[in-house]
Amino acid sequence: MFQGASSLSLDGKGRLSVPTRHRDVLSATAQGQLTMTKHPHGCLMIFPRPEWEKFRERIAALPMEAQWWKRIFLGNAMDVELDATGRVLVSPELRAAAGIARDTMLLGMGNHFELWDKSTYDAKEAQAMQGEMPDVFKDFSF
Amino acid sequence: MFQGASSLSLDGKGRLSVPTRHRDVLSATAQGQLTMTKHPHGCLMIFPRPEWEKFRERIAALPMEAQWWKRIFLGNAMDVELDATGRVLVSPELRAAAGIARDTMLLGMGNHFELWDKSTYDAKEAQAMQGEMPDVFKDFSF
DNA sequence: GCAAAAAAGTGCATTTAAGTGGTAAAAATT
DNA sequence: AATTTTTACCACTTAAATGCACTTTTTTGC
Repeated sequence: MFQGASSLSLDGKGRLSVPTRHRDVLSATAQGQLTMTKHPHGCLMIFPRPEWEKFRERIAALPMEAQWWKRIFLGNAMDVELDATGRVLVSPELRAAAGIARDTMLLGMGNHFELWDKSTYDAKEAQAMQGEMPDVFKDFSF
Repeated sequence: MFQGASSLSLDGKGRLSVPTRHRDVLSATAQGQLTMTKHPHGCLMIFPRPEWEKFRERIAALPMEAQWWKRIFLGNAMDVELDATGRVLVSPELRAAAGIARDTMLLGMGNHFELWDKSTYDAKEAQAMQGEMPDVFKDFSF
């Protein structure tokens, strides 16, 4: 179960150093093998390989009218592997897609991660916070 | 049941020393394990682990259109543990999110805490006091 | 189609920043 | 005044960012 935000910066070659607190579980469950792809909200999704496989199955099973979603998710997926020092390369295409230059935010989202350009994330989050909270939170005593 | 405000200051490395009156109940109910996350109002929420689990369940169950709330609450959640002297590290990301530098206000809010940057809290509280009381209070007699 | 050049990718070493544990001083409480 | 609690500080460890050298792949021009 991944959770938590990490402010990380890519190196000159576009590599992301995965936070150590996530490395153990990634090597245990996926032998350090990940798959990254594009997310329509403007970020990248990063899966441990087994989780990606499950996700891919579901996407592949979608009907014809979801063809564009298949292109987005499957057509942009890249397999990557943690190197000896725990880094993964984010391809130029994916970096461009998410507007990532150097400063990023990595969010643990349960069974996968989201990788955001830092300023993009801040802007979109601020915007989202303006909106109404879903009812489920209303009856949770804050 | 947590209540009461504590004016606390983080140390140079961003650690919060939890007031002793809360430590007993935290070690009893959560073995000193806490989870902190972002709150849209501009503070941090701090849960004893079991309370966080309950909260997380509800968030995880939300539909696709609440994705941003998952990002805010889940994507920013950090597990922490009281150290031998009752301190917890507040991650740089969360400190930045709540504008916390050194002086903070910790509020007991029943089943969780809120951690505020002191000046932010003072400002927002003052502002709230200026405004009208919410309708729910109108037929409330002290 | 081949060679040269450029770009992208990889691995390693170094520097810098962050996290951890402990202790001493200061403040508040009893 | 003694004790407890909080804050500040220091030494040490670990993690992340940076820089550099080298390899591989892709692109380009001839």
